[in-house]
Amino acid sequence: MFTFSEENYLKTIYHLSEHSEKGVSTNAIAKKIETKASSVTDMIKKLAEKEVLVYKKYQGVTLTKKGKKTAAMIVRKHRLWEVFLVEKLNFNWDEVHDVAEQLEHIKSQKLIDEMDALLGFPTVDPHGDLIPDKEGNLHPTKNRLLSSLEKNESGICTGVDDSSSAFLQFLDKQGIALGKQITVIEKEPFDDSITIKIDDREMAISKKIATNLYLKTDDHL
Amino acid sequence: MFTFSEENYLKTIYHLSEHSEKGVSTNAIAKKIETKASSVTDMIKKLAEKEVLVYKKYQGVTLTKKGKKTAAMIVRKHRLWEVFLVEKLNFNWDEVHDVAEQLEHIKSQKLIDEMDALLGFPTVDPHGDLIPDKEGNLHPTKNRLLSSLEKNESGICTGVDDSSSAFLQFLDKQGIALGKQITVIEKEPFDDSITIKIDDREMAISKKIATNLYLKTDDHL
DNA sequence: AAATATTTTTAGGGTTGTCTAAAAATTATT
DNA sequence: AATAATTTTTAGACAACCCTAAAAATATTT
Ligand SMILES: [Mn+2]
Ligand SMILES: [Mn+2]
Ligand SMILES: [Mn+2]
Ligand SMILES: [Mn+2]
Repeated sequence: MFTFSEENYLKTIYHLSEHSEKGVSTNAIAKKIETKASSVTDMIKKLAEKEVLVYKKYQGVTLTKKGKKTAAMIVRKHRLWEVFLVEKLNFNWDEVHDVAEQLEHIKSQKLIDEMDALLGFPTVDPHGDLIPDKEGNLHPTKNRLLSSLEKNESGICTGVDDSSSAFLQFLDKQGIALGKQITVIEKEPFDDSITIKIDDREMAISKKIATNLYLKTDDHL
Repeated sequence: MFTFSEENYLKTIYHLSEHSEKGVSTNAIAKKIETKASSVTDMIKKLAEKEVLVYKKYQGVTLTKKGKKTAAMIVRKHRLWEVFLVEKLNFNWDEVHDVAEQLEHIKSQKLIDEMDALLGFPTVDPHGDLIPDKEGNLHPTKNRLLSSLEKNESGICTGVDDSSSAFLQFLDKQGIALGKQITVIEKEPFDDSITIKIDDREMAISKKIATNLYLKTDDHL
């Protein structure tokens, strides 16, 4: 079990590790956490003791596997709470962060699992940041046109290019909505039409539609 | 702003004050909070300093108006979170307390207001305890049979006496469900039937139904 | 009213997490 | 390579909150 302060350090180091390969410097941590370098040194010694990071004097720190997972779970909680606040409690995306900073420290596995389910297992938060899965892994997604998917690939409908109401109404009539899973069953080179499966129904989609519909796909890196 | 620890002391003293008129003793607080009497003395000195309670050496403590309201808001949050966990996240009523102990310390007025609205402004928690209102006041309610209400009184449907599935199905068909507000429009002495308003519809209710349906009413003591 | 038992406070100390100031190590500049 | 600048660590201290042991006040018995 970690204290709020320990969790904040872990999360910060996790974020700082994302965009650089080397160890994270004491000063970088101090800046992000708005504390003094000497306080950081104290804390990273304690965290090294707890084996969530590796620390060599003057060389910065690197998270261990355990540390990475612990940090990812805090980020997961933070982002799930942000989704909750926006989706269920009418918060704007720009007013959720401070509350999520508090909520991310609540300890209850059931709470976070149920929240995940209530929200429909979201993969991105209101700022577009990826939500780590239960194992702490990120699943990078790209928004791709339906027309760019190969046979047997699938994805979740995320948006449209042409947002004319005629097009949106057409999608609605076909039962194609944001969040629905679509699998490519067949691609027809003759007219570039595509057969898809949605809600266990199969249907043919014209080239025009397929080049206007965005899906997010799990690329698993 | 109060620390978690200060909030826990305030909440404990608030609860201990409910069932006795005199000042709350150091030992009583220590017992509830599972700490030592000497620690309690330290803390109540600090809280007296902050003017949330009155402390006279060896005489126990009494909450000030400010202290009472602060404590009531913590209890309000605790109980609203308990309702949320049961109603929205499939918790059982006996597994919500520990998580609520954590969640009650989250600071965000909007969070608690929106939560209140999402839950339909509940007045009791899953254990049947009253939820203080936004001003920190309690509104004692009694469960009363619909047949006992006077003309123009209203209440929220809380349960049934006869729980046979025939009766429940009848209620369902009439659109009478737990949580719905019912107002008595007219009482007919001739056959003891009652005209009620529910969801802006008026309907006649027979004596048999009216003596099997419990409502909770605001008695405002 | 004394003596005894209980409650409460004080005195002194420990841990966590923070700070400032000074020393040590590393990095950049000349 | 020597010097200067920067980063990092150490040393010592402080506030919040908790503890144990002893002293003081209050309550209960005799
Ligand atoms: Mn955020
Ligand atoms: Mn975010
Ligand atoms: Mn509770
Ligand atoms: Mn409760």
